[in-house]
Amino acid sequence: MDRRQQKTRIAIFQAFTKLLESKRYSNITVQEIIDEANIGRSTFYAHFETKDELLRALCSDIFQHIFSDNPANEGTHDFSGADSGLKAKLTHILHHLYDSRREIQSILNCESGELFMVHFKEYLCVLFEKYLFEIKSQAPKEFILKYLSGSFSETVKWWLSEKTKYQPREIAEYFTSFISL
Amino acid sequence: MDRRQQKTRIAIFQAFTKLLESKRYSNITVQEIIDEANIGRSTFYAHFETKDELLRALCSDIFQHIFSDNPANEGTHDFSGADSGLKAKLTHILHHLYDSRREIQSILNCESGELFMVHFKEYLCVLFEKYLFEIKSQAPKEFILKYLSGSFSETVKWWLSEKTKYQPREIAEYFTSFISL
DNA sequence: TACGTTACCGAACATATTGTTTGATTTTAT
DNA sequence: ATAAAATCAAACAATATGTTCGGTAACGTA
Repeated sequence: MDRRQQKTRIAIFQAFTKLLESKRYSNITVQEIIDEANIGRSTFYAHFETKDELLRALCSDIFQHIFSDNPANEGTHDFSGADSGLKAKLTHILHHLYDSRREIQSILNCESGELFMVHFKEYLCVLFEKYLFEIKSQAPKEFILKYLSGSFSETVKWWLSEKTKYQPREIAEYFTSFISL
Repeated sequence: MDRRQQKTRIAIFQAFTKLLESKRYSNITVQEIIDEANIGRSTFYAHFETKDELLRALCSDIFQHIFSDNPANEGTHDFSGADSGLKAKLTHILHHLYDSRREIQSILNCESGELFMVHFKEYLCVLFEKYLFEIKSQAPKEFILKYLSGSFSETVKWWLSEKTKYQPREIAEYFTSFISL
């Protein structure tokens, strides 16, 4: 990838996240992003077709980081100990979320949060499917996945909004205690 | 309330829901709503400041119906039997949702669904708070409320998207079996 | 029925934002 | 050094928004 493209892309992301800290997503115009990023109008549209696509790209970047289970990086936050596979994995993810909380909080603050949540739940469904065997329930598989992704994403959103008064480990504890593993 | 206002308001709602059946929320313009409702431009803005406010009003109408626990109407769908208070209440709500599924499905189909869900979860939090004593958990109250509203709203959304292959009673069963009442 | 009030109409308007195009200019990769 | 490609600035059409206005029709009330 061309250096210029990288620089532009990063400039746009930074401008966008900076604006998100002080304005609602829907009130941010493409023009403002352009001005803040200090790039030409046509350059923006060469990178992203719409503001929505920009948001989607930003979310994707975040999630690829959070859900990446690169074994080399696993050690950083892994306090799995004697926990079940799911519980350890969730703790790991919560730590990643904690690290990116500033950025995520500003996204979650307004309508953009909904798109974030949609993506989040999608990734969670994929994740939970791998650990379905740990779940004891008569309900249809899809029901269980929606149930888990819905409850986890929603509690995480609350957790981050609370200035993270709780530790990642605590949240994982509360969550898994609900589903009798 | 003036008869004309009622008629206009209903006309707008009908036009809006009709449009939602064939178009995404964000692609619907105020002009289209005006044309479909067959009213003047200024009339629309006399009723709603924005398209978003219209959506909010529509959702409010729906929820006031679904969550109304007018004792006189309780009988219609109440198969409570020996169930816990919460389970009976949820079953009741699921029946109401089932009755309005057409309208709700078209709202849930696109971005408008997110606003619907936000409202839905708010109502659910208020509801669950009344039944907290039935929940056994060490987690903070707010955690529990977010957990329950998140999982219930998300499973309901899935349920309605599945052309409601399951009965309200079944969904309530699956849901309450998760939280050991 | 007559009255004053209110809602509606519809057309025009200013405004803002979007997304595209152009051709010149700079930077990059090799 | 050179060809490719990314950026820039400026202008552009197209679209949607929200407001204003005087005139008309419907309403509630006495």
